[in-house]
Amino acid sequence: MVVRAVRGMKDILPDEAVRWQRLERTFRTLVERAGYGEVRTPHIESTELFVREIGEDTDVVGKEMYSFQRHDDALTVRPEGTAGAARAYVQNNLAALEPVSRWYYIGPMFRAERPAKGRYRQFHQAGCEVYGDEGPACDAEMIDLCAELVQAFGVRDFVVHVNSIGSAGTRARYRDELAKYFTPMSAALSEDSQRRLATNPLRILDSKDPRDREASQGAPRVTDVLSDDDAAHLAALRRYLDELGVPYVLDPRLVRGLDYYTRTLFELKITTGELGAQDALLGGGRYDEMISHLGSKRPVPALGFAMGLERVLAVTPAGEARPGPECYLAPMLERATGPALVLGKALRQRGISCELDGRGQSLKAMLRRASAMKARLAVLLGEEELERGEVTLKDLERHEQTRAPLATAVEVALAMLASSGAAAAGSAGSA
RNA sequence: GUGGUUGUAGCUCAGUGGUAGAGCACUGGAUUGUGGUUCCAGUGGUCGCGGGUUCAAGCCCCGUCAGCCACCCCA
Repeated sequence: MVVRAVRGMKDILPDEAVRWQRLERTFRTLVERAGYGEVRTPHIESTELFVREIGEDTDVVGKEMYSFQRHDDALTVRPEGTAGAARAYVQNNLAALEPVSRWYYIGPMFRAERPAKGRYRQFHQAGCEVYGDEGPACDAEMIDLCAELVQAFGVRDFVVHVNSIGSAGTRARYRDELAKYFTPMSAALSEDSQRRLATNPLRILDSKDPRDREASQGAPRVTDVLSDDDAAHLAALRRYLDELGVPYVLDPRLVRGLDYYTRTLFELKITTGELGAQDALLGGGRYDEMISHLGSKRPVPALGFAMGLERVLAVTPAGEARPGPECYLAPMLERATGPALVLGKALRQRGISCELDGRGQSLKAMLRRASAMKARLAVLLGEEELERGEVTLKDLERHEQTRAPLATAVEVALAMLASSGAAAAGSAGSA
């Protein structure tokens, strides 16, 4: 093998693609029912967009972006979907067109991290964004939607984590307080956290290092420093979640690594350990300042989440295999291939899926293949059939076959499919 | 980016420095034109790649690439 897929990126072949299609279809259905419309934004944006919105000191921007220079433009292949969607929202002046916009997207994202279980350099996210509604009901509804989504995919063992880091002023104040708290004990922290002390003290809180856990014990809690408004927002959100019956845990250590978040943060984690250290299936929160930050004349609150599709697929039952063709056309000699082609075309025009075996192999080999593909009907065209202007139609499930004139073969095939197909009609809802 | 671990047939894997293997899959036959089972046979290998040690390397050593796992971070 000379050329391989680049590290951390992989092919999704047809047998696996059916699972992706089912997942995406379910996502679209549920999310559209909740009022979201699809947005498709460019996969490449100016580097500045991500640097400004995600934050210069975050790992995503600092070391994980695929960035390149094209003539005078500094460009980046998107590492996440929120910044680009927000940019599109502002650029297209949606705030002037409608008070509230609900958007969703599905597509690939790119981060140059070291690959691991549930983590790839090209990965796929499906996410939603709401612009223009700052009320906590909106947050509660979105979190509920997230739980509904993963349940629809067949995920059972998960827990929703919720936190608030307050609006911009609160967040900065909390950050300073944490720095003040941790600085005197900096020697007792892990090496990573000593670095975090300077770049992002919030992150020390969700460190896995026992030294940091110990040191965090007496640290000030976000919930204690929230402004009255922020606290009321969180309290209302919690009340709504209770009314909706969404189980969740209030997790004061939930921080998240993107700088744009304000107030509500949430994450949905799998609890089975199937994903190793990458236990977050989906994460999101509020980013009430981004729209102004992007130059919008009027401030617009915003809220969003993104779900990792590879991760969801990794913890989701496989579902049904890719369906085989309804008809499998098996010409037994070269002279039969032309009529078989024509018959195949006629069948497809009547809506019957069919596949032609042009390999020139034995009938046995062709039937074996038809059977392996779970075709419903095999259409046999050999010497005898050709002489009489007929075909043999074989029902592979019932082990019955009949002869029919070529001219009526399509009708006979339709009738046979209709009579034998009832059992195979049900399709599973799970991805 | 750091550490660990694994790379042998399409897949899953055995292989103790001395002839490259099994099961599954695929193809053919037993069955001059019928799927499954069974039986028989066959195709398929730069042993990830590159160096080194040795009379001799899939096996030992070094490097490199890739997968996986953990850390960092995140979906």
